[in-house]
Amino acid sequence: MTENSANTPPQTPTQPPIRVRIAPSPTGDPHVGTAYIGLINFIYARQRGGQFVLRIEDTDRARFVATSEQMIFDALHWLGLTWDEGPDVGGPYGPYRQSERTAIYREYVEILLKNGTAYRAFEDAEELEALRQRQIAAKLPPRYDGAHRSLTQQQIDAYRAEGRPYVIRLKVPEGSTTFRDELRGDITFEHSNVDDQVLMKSDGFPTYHLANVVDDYLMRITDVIRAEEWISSTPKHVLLYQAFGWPTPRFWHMPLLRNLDKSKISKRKNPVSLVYYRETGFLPQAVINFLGLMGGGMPSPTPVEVVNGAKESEIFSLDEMVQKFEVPNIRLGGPVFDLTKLKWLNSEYLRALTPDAFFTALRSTVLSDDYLRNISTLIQTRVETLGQFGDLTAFLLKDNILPPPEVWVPKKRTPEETLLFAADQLALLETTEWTHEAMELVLKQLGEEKSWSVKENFMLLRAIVSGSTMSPPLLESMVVFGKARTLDRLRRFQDTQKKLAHK
RNA sequence: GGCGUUAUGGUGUAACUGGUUAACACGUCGCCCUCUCAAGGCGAAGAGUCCGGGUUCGAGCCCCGGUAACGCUACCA
Repeated sequence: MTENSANTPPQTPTQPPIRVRIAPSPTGDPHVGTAYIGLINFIYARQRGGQFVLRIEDTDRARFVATSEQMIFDALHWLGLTWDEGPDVGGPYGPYRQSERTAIYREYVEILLKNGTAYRAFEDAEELEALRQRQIAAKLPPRYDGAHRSLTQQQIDAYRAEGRPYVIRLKVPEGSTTFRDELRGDITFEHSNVDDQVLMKSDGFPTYHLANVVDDYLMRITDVIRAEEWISSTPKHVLLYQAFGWPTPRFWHMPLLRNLDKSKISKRKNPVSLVYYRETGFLPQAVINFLGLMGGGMPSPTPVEVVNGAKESEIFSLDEMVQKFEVPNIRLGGPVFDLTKLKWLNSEYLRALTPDAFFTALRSTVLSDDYLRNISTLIQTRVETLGQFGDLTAFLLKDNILPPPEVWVPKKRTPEETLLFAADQLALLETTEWTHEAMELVLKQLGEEKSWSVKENFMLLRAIVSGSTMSPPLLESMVVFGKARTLDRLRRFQDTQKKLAHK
């Protein structure tokens, strides 16, 4: 370890200043879950005069999306959340982007290697997969078998001389780990159920677990407020703090936002992109208000308020949340992210706007100059009079499109195979760069693979996106309409057809 | 399968330290208002608090045992 002024423990006998953080991964569109956890952290920090840190966890090179980081900043700002330290605003504990901290992780993992709490493992992905398959076949829990836990120095040197890639794993000792969850109390895990977690991947990047613990320590985070899905990996984190000889922060695990069927919120069943909410015309005040309703936390209205204006008790601003929200009062049951209620809230905010503000809201979102300009270029050569604008562009202005089967099922296809193909299109477009050229290429490839003619292929997509077999150029329209809204439309189509099929 | 977490109307929440008939909001339905649709007003249905035991004069709140749902179980976060 080199000299590092940030090396003092985050918790000294005199209460250190509260510091919290969110650590989103730039792997796609900014997620409502990120906003939810961000909101809770923001409130917690603001209430206690603490600092709120934004850290970008971009250690997964495979899933990295270059445009994602800026979208995260924009979406959180849109909601009114601000942070004291982060990649964009700097701060005393930077860098705040994990990809810029790899030297730090290497340095720290070296400490673990030296003190015997971590070790090199030379198996490659195939070997591990084979091991996993054997364990599953034998009905054993799939787990790393610790084969390389105690390689001799000679073996290690030999492997390294060959240039064989390796990962660094945490050496989980015998026993058990108990940690306190501030919302639930003590939680204990037997170490027999804790895997020798990979800390450093063979590409030299840390895994979440290592980077997270090292950064939280170096950034002097006092309270880790994150989603419930992290509970099972918390013992690994605690073990890491111990391996380094560092005190642990407080842990608060927030309930997971859910779909209507109670599963963890997902794009299949709900719009989860904050971009979607912005583009389809939700007001940020409504979205943040709705998020504040999730999991309780706001005080219940007094009887007087109930009599005089019960509604008021569910409508509150970010500032009011900072004043009244109590993080420790959070309910633990996973709240359903119910669009119906969000829409009601949004309508309340919309109605409360002055006519002028309402018009401005409209003109800055679904009828913005930029949007209208982009649309207009699509139809200029296709209209006889300007009055036909609406006829040709309605599908780009509407919230919902529901094409009938005679429109979306090609003549020589069955509804079943068409639906299947549409699902393939959707899956493909989800991971495709949102440009005309990129989409055209992958769609045509898909068509060839599945023996769908270009005409059938694009006509189907056109039907789903525009609700008609006639439209301005499809891919250009999709680009203008935007990835978030287009994909949501495709997903809603799948969803609707599935529901119809089950009836 | 293993481990962990959670559980109040369809949904979000409420119910002081156990204390009357489990409250509020969204949604749904009906009525009123109204050129329509919303909004607004009035009203209704909808849970006996996951299930089974126990403690207690009294349990949604405490204890024990189940069940279900969800999460984790990657060189993803």
